[in-house]
Amino acid sequence: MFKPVNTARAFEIISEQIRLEIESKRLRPGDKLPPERELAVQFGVSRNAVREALRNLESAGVIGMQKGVHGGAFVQKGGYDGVTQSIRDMLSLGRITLNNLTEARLEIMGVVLRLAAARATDEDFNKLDRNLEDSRLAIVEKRHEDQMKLTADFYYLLAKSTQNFAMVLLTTPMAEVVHRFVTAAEIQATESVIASRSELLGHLRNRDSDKAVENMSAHLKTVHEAILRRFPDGTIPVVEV
Amino acid sequence: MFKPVNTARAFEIISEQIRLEIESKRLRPGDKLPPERELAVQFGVSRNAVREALRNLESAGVIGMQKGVHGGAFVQKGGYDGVTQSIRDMLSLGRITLNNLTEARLEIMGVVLRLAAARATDEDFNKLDRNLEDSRLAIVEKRHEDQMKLTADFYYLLAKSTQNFAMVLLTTPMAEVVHRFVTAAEIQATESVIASRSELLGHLRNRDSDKAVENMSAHLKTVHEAILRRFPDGTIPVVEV
Amino acid sequence: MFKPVNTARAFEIISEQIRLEIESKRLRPGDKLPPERELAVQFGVSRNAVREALRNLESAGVIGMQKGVHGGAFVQKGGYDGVTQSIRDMLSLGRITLNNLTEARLEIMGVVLRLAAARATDEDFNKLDRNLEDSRLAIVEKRHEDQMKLTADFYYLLAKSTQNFAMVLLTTPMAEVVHRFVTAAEIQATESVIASRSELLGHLRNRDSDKAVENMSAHLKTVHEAILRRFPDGTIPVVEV
Amino acid sequence: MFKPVNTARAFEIISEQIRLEIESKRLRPGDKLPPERELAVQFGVSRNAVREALRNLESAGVIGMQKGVHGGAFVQKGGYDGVTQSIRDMLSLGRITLNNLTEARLEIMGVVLRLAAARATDEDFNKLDRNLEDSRLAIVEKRHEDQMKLTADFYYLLAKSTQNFAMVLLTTPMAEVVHRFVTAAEIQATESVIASRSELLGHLRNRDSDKAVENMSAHLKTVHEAILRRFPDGTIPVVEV
DNA sequence: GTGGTCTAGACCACA
DNA sequence: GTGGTCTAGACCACG
Repeated sequence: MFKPVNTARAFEIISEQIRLEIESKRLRPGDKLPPERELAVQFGVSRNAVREALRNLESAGVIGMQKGVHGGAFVQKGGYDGVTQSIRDMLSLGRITLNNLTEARLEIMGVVLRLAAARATDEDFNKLDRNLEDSRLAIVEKRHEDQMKLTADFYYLLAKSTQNFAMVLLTTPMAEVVHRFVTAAEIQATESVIASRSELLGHLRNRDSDKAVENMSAHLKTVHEAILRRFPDGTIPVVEV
Repeated sequence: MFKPVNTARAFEIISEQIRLEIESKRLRPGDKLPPERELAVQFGVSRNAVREALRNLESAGVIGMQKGVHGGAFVQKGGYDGVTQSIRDMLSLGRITLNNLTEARLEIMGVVLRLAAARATDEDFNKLDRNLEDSRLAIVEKRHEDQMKLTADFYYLLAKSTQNFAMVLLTTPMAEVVHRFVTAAEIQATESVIASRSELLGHLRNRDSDKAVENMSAHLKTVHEAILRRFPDGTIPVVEV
Repeated sequence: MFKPVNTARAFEIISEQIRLEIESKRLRPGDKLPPERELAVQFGVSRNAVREALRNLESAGVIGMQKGVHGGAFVQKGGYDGVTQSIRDMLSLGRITLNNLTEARLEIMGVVLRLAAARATDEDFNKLDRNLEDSRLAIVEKRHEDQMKLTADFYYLLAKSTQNFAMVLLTTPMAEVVHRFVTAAEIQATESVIASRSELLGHLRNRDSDKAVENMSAHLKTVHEAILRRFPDGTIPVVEV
Repeated sequence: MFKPVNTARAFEIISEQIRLEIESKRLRPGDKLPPERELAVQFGVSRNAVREALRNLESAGVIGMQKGVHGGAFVQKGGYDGVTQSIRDMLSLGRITLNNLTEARLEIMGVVLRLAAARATDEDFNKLDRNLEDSRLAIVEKRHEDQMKLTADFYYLLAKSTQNFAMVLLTTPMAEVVHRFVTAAEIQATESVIASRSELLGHLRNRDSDKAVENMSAHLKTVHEAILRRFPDGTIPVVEV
């Protein structure tokens, strides 16, 4: 008959209220929240409670903290870091395996490629072309770090060309988590990777999603196997500090 | 020549260290972390810094806090709350729309159903059957809240029958977010919904994924349109408190 | 289980990075660091943080700052000022006494003289001869300040003739600190000092380290006692400004 | 005729004034300096200038900064970190080599052992005994980090038993810098090292400095050669971050 | 609630 | 132009 009393903690009420302000568009991306001290007064709580609430929102990627004179808490435009972190945690906790992740990625990239083949605009293709060119340069100039970033961008641009940011939200985090394995395994892309991607783009331009899916499946499987050769049990050994 | 410096804050280092302990399996789901006060001593920081770190991990669903004598911070087995929260935030921030979400859900449920059709076990089907029966009862007895919970479970069980928890991680949060709209729009399931789901299960049992996808697509579109009739702009008006 | 966290400050990371550049020989003595404003951009921090880092390196003697258009921060070739300052501070803080210092100096000068007796080259002896001659002139012409400088040089040249700069690093600072006492006590060298040093050089030229040590011990003890007559408690009274 | 104008910078004047306060014993180890904000007012300068001065004193080990309510700048009792840093920098800058350092260390440890043989008290020996025992345990239990710390302590205790802290100031830093090489070369002490040190203590107890020196020379040479086998050019390769 | 840390932008003196 | 100095305001951390 009675519902459980929800002894909400101060920081939960505060972060929920701020989230509501954002949901109601009274706070928009780029807006600055009042200083911590002022929020504490407004909410009638200690600064600590405010800080914990802000920490919560920050770790969710809803706000970002800046130091300095023009600093403060700013509403972000939102990103997929929360999803990435969730997937990492599920791997850590053993709830999913690298095999699970690769399978899911394969399947969902199929969806992405079909949507992209149907909808990608010229601008999307141009951005992807530029990415490939930059990536090729990074490979020949052995700028590994830049190259990694560009590979991540490639999958981001692909997902974005579906014109549905929800697809970005679901696929980019998977790419990023797998990317951590690639980095740890010290797998380095070669120019053949660029050739393969270029071919994939060709299929997309021809609106031939089947061939595109085939191409990507082959690539993702290759990467997966390379990771497993290095980490046979699908986990990155933790380095002691 | 010089790389940008990143002055890590105390709570970031702490939460990262705890995450590493989990990744290395030295901390496993169900384990209890030392009391905050002791953590503060071990890390050589104030209790506040520890609290902010724990807050971070809690909001990510990695740990759960219990009050009381036998309370403390316990490592969770991990869930999809982080993803749900991310999707909600993206909607709030206007980064994705309800249309985006429904489309993504439609497509990815297609993947889920194909995998489920191929792999679902008898146990999976039994659980789904039981869910349908419970749901039917909840409808006739007008226990709306229970019914909502059971609908959520239905999609969870479907995703789980792919035998790949990564699929659960990606689809259940979408179902939950849409579910918030259904609740807000005061859309109530009828027995016809049960009939439709029953039909879907039949297709799955026959390993006929195409018909299953067709069935689900029709249902999800119906729900989507019902929501839009109530909230034409695809957002839930915020109620002032 | 958990290690203490050490939240590095921005300037610490920056000065460490610059030190690494030097250690790796990518920055060499004489090289000019980028302007403060540019460093701030490269490191992604404020100019203040950069300045605190440069201050750190400057007080360690690793870099030197020049004002003006062609100014900037230049990598130094390194010196023993840091050691001198340390010894001064230890005296100020009462961690060591003048007696401690004199004893250590006596003992270690023994080591220096033995090494010098074995290894000093003709060039070393020539420089020492010239130093003595200059010193003698400064005494008769009552150029006290020059004379002080030349005395410091004498000990520097002695240490250097061991062909081991580490010996310079350890002994010259002690000489300089004692020298401060000599100056404060207004003890002025006489020509007899020159005679004694000349004798010492003779012993070294004969590779007779025992006699050289004996000679120096006698001299250092004399100086020590002269200082104690003036400052019986072994400290220089601080003059109010 | 005219001396160069000394355009003293604000922070130099400030740090010099604070050093004078310490030299005059008006500020003693453990005392707390006024808050930065107040110092800025007292000196009539900006907080920036004060911070640069404090940074200077901090890097010299004269003061230490504490965070928090009861935090601030505290006068330290003084240490040898400044000397250690100087020696490291001289190595980085190529002014001295590992060979130089080892030779100097060999010679000066000879002085230390002679003084220690003459003056070490029972308490000194007891501490050294305890150190050996702890060290032995750390070796068998493979607590490498603790073992390193204990080795550093061993040399510190030896130098301290000369009853002359100036000897500590000169020798411990050399031991610490060499220790960095030992760590980098991953040289791990064995129980035979403990046996050798035990023997050395025996000689000291018998006041037989010659045998003690012989023992230590052999050990230091062994370590030196082990380092050179790993780093033939006497430098630790810098790891890219 | 105190105190350290960091920031952005400004003006000055110098070479 | 480059270092030297200054200001005001915000976060970070402590007890």
